[in-house]
Amino acid sequence: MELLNNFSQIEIESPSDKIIRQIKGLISSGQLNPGDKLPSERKLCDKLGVGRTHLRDALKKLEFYGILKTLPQSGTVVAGIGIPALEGLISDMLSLHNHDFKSLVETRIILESQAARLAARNRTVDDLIELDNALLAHQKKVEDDQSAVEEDLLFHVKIAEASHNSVLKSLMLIITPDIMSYFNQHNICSDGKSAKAVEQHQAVVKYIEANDEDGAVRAVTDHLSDIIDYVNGIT
Amino acid sequence: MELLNNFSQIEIESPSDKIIRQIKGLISSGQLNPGDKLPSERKLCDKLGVGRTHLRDALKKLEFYGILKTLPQSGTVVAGIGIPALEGLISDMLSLHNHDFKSLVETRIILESQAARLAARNRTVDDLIELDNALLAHQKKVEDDQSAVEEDLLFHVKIAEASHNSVLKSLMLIITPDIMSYFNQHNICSDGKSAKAVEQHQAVVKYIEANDEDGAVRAVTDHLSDIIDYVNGIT
DNA sequence: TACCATAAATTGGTTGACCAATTAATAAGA
DNA sequence: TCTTATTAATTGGTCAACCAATTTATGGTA
Repeated sequence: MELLNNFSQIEIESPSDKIIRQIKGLISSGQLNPGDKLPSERKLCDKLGVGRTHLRDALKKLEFYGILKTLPQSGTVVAGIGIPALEGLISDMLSLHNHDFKSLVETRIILESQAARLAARNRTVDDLIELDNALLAHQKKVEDDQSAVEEDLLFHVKIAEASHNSVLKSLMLIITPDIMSYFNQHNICSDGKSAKAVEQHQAVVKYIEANDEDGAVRAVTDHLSDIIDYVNGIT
Repeated sequence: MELLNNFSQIEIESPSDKIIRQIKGLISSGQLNPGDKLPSERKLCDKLGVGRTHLRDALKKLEFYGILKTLPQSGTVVAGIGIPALEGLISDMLSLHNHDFKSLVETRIILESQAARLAARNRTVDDLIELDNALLAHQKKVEDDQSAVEEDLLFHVKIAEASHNSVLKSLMLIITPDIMSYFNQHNICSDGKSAKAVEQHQAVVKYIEANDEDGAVRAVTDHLSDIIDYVNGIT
């Protein structure tokens, strides 16, 4: 079955991504500048040789990333962030969700440990109750020998909520699916570690409750050290 | 002109966001479960009482966030991340790009300081050259008394690149437009600080060059301390 | 000439019909 | 009865026409 490893994921570039790449070209060649109003959608389709639906998809993506701003019944303008940064942002958004696992885990640890720090600083009594509930739910599943990845994940989300930093929570949620899909693809289920995980979770909560910022960071780092080791192993 | 301050931004929920909210309702009420195949797009539009275009927009967004997976000519399935996490993710993605400024800045500092740490650890000689170039470009603009926000930003991007962590760079780029739009809206241009900024940038590069991780973190934190103070002031 | 009301053209937004691929159902053959 | 072609229905993907709001052009009036 080792033959399967000789095949790699086929790169399929969606039509809208192709268009984004072309628009990037228009910017590089100076035909499009920050602050400019784009040509009308119809003229652009014509010029790029694609359907309006696809062009619209591309524009929507670019707007989501803050690169464009669409004014209803009026036109679409390029945000004033300057060409070099603009190009960087575009090439970057094309490769989002296609990150290497090491970067993903490294970043996850950064986000989670700092979330724990903020949680230790800002947590309310309500947050502690929520954390305890998540902890108990996780513990119960583990004791019943059921799959607890869901409850595990939810505990980490609760920490992010206790940090009272909405951006940090959002970013964590953004990278979570990527990490999980990698886990599923490579069957890194980390069985048998569940009981240990529960203990480590308890430690994290303890430090957050005591407002011990450095302790919380340390506890989270310890908890995730297994994954760190794994990542460093594959490099 | 103070009258203007009595008006707040009108909340406009896009059609696709409304649909996402409805789909969230379907999940909450148990009509949709992880692993399920969704009803066909046509039946869904009919049930939700919306056009297919809007429904498709919503599905595309949900797919971007890893909540759904669309199989061409076959169907759309709900990712197996479990209902509670799913709900959290959905409500969170609806409020993306609508974050409070304090969380944004707090997170930016976390990302940039840790990026600097990794840069100090992983930087190559090429990275140092790139950093120097960005530094000189910034310096030149400042000496000519021209607007240098673009070059300033670009310098920070170069640090992210020197960290050799693609995820960290992506996340930084994601929140950057939000921060900049807030800066523009509230006219926080921080004039006159440019010369100081150049010096601080030089310090950061020095620590990165010397592989001094803690020093790099400290230098970045110092550099951004002005914004920290501002944020703590408005709380 | 300057101004304003009106009409034509252009804009992004939306809709419904159409396409090819897939799946399910059906009918023919062993 | 089971297997296998063949057909019909359903799927997501795509396209072209249409809509209302906006902008621009036009022509008439002071």
